[in-house]
Amino acid sequence: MAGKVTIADIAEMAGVAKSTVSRYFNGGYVKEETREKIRKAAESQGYSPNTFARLKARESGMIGVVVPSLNSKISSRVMTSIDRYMREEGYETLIKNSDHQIGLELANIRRLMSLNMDGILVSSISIVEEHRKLIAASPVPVVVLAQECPYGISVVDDDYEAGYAMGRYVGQTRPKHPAYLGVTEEDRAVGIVRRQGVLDGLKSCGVEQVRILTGDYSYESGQNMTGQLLSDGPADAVICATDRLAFGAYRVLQARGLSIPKDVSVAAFGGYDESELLTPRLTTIKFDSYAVGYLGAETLLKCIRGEPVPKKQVVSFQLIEGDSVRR
Amino acid sequence: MAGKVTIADIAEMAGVAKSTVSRYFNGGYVKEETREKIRKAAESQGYSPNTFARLKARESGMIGVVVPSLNSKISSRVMTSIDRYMREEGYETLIKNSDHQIGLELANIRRLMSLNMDGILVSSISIVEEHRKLIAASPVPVVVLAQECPYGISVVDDDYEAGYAMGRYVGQTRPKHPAYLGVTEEDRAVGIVRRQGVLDGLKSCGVEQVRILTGDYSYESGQNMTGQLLSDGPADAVICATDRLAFGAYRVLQARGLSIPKDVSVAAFGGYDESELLTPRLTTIKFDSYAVGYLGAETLLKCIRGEPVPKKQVVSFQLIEGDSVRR
DNA sequence: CTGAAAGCGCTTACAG
DNA sequence: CTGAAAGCGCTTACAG
Repeated sequence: MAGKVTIADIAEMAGVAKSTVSRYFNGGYVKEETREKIRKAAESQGYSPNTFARLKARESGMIGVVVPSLNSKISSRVMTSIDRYMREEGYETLIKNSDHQIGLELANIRRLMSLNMDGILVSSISIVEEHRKLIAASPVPVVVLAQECPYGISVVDDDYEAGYAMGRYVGQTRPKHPAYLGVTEEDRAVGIVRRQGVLDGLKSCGVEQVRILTGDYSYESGQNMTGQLLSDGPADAVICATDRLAFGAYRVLQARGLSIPKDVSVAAFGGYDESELLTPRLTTIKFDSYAVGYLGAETLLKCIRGEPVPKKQVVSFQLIEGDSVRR
Repeated sequence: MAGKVTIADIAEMAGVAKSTVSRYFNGGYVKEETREKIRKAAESQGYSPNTFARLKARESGMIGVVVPSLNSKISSRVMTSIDRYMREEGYETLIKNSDHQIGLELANIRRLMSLNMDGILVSSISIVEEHRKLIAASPVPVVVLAQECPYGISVVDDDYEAGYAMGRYVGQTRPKHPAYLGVTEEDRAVGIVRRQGVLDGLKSCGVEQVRILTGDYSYESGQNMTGQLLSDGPADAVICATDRLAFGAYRVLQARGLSIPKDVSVAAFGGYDESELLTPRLTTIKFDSYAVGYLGAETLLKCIRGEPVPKKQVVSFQLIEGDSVRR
């Protein structure tokens, strides 16, 4: 820890004007000699310009990213992909976590705006009216990920079709006692759209009676819902809204001596690497989260440059066939 | 997107002075009536103060966090734990990723300093001379996580003892052809200290000939090293520097029809939730990464408040016995 | 309880 | 190639 050093201190030490020091740090014309004096002064003081004071600076070169969680596989992929893309394009990325709380998501967007980002990417928990105000009032472009946003630009997974595909896949095995382990409707994409896809897919195979449980996104929640399910009655097929929930289901089913898939089929959504290591390998829908991040980043940069972009982009998915669904 | 609205605009709209608006946003005295006028004006413009311009503001209420990766289990845990702790204490958290590049780590620290954070937490890839300069020149406290830092305050895992414990555990099974799948020495904690613990632990059981391979932290790297290992000669025990590497090893061993642990024992470090779902369950050291984050956060806050803190704190670990090591 | 004024650390035309 | 001066959007004593 050291006291704050300002541009004035460096200018004085180097015997030049503040404006010259400013130019030095911003790539303006400075004679080699002068440049060297400034470099020395700055180095000796460990000086680096206070970004906060660059009020007039046109662009910060920084992009803000808001994510719903710091420890989900999907968020990890989205963040990583955005971060890399931005770095290649010469932008820095700053991340803020909403911890699955819509209030924090909104606060994070506001904060990032006030931090003078050049653009903001929001992997959203749930789109609410307040988003419209924020986006409308934003001095910089905002691109929404994961949830459809009627007020703005969004990049989303194809939750309905993915759900439908999985619904059909499992439906074709004619389960007698199918169940769906889902999440709250607040998350429209997963809680409503994906679930509806699954139900419609099952229905298309004549499977209409489906028990539906709801929890959060955790491993524990997967275990709890599965325990609940089994104590409520028989089950021979469990479709989980995410792989993590399926991990919890595996744990409980296997602990009870039930065989997957002989006694109970299990399927999920996520396509985590770990899923293929399970025994039996998990049948899962792999969303292309890297593409979501990549496309979101690319789209945001286009907005910043004033280029035209689509209002909504839908990213595809892939059904990965494991051995966890009875055939 | 909208044009930038400033405090002057709001002041004019509300018919008050800028200073009054400033007070409104900073919890100073403002009459209820005036307060209401300002609220309306601000709301109608979607105004929020530009944090960047608060040059004099004593504290930003923000903590910067630098992590080596956005998609490792350990980083996820550390970030989550810091983020939650800070929120409870009334601080916001801003995250930057170094993507395993030491140059980026340093740049991130600098950036966070220039962004006027109240303190910085660095989960470090590798401590270099440049860190000393940065920490010495920093106007705010810096706490280092994951790597020991001779120049500053750090919170670390007990890599040596954990390595030793695992070395002994595997050593007691008297492997004939043990191997260690590790990472580069640049990462001192994992690449050197942990490995040395393992080797010493094995040695204490009389196991001295150990093949050592080195790669990066990815699943693919785990697969590659295992492939390499098998083509170089026989192996009957593989200790992996991380669980993810072990996942790669599982994949290759099982694909070749080798039985774990009958043909080859596998052990690792990480204690990921998924590890207990593998067949056989992975024997692994669980580091308390949540504690690392928590303690780091607590320590940083103490530094900010000027309270005394230990120079170095070591967090404990736990050996989780699975079924992947031959007994 | 509120306003006028100076100041925060930096940037940006504008001269020279 | 460099300096003096005004200005960025906000905060902070200081009056009143």
